[in-house]
Amino acid sequence: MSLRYAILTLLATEPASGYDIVKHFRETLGYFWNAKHQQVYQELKKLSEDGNVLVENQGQEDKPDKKNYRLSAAGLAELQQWLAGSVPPNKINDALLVKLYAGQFTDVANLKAEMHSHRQTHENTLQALLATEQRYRKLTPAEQAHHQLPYLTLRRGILGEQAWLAWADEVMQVLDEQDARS
Amino acid sequence: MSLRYAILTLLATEPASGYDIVKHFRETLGYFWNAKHQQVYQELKKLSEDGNVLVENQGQEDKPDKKNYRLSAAGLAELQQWLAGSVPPNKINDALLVKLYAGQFTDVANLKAEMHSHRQTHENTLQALLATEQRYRKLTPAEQAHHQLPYLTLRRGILGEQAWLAWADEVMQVLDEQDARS
DNA sequence: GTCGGCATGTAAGCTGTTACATGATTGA
DNA sequence: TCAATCATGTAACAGCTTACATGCCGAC
Repeated sequence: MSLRYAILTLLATEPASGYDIVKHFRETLGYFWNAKHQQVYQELKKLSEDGNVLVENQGQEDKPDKKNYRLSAAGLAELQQWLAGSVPPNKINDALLVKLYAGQFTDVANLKAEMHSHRQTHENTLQALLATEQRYRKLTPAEQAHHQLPYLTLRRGILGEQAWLAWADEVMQVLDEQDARS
Repeated sequence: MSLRYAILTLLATEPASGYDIVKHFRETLGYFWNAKHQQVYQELKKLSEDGNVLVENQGQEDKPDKKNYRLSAAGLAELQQWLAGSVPPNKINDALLVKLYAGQFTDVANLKAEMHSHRQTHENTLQALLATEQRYRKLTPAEQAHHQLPYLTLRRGILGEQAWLAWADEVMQVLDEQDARS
């Protein structure tokens, strides 16, 4: 149900098309929100029907037409109402941990390969987040102050990825030992 | 789709009822897997129809009857096949971060209260995980070796919660400053 | 006498994924 | 020529949540 509010939040900052929103999720906010385009388009349709966003068709040269969505007063009100309430703690379902937990029923080489591949992904994510942090640090104090809350969410991404990688080190060490023993 | 394999994994260690499995998720594995009883009962029904688990009705004195499920050979084979493949990296959708990101549209007191409440939850989780870790450390080396992989998943929970709390400290500091300025 | 634990389920609805569908432009 | 980017959508299905339903036992 929060996809709705994630979209309203983005539109509160600036108008955007469904495509833009998906891109945002994929490229810059992926460390805390993800959604496929099909879901975003559906949600925008609903938001539009409910009067929370306003649409404007934009013809473009050399590119497909796009629909530009922006927040309505009602939309901002709904966002603020959601913000006033509390959100439940996140539900965690981590298939990789299920796999490790069941590790005795497969071979160590398989677990190592899987950890290696996941580590690569997390390493890439961390590097991207650190690069974003560097760009933030080069802003003027006034600009930094303006983006302070989004920056805090970025910090969550960074600390989270670093913790993941530190854990992966522990795991790889244990798996290497198990490998050596056999 | 991994709920199926989370259940098979639990049943690979020892037979259990749907109720037992839900309890496991709630009490000991909640830091990496969660499911409601309705979902677990449905999945057990499917697993049973597919021949991956075997059921035995157990009448009990002073307690409701229970169905005892255990893994079949086919069930173990399916689990092992799943383990042989790779699992996709986790999708993250964190409503709390959406809220922080949109923090400029609400007041700081609200954000502080929300952070405080979430911190409490994470603090409790961490304490429970650390207690479990202490119990693990008191086992004999042989016992420790036997539970080494599940222990690694526990470490993930601990490192993850510690990172969350360290992040919360950063956030609270910023929010306090913002509060003082206003 | 009311609440929590034990123990199982059905049904409706919402959320999210996968598959299918179209079509132009640009770069390797 | 093949893939990627831009840009939007429908339809079917799988996964998960919420509501409803039952009933006994023990503790406070």
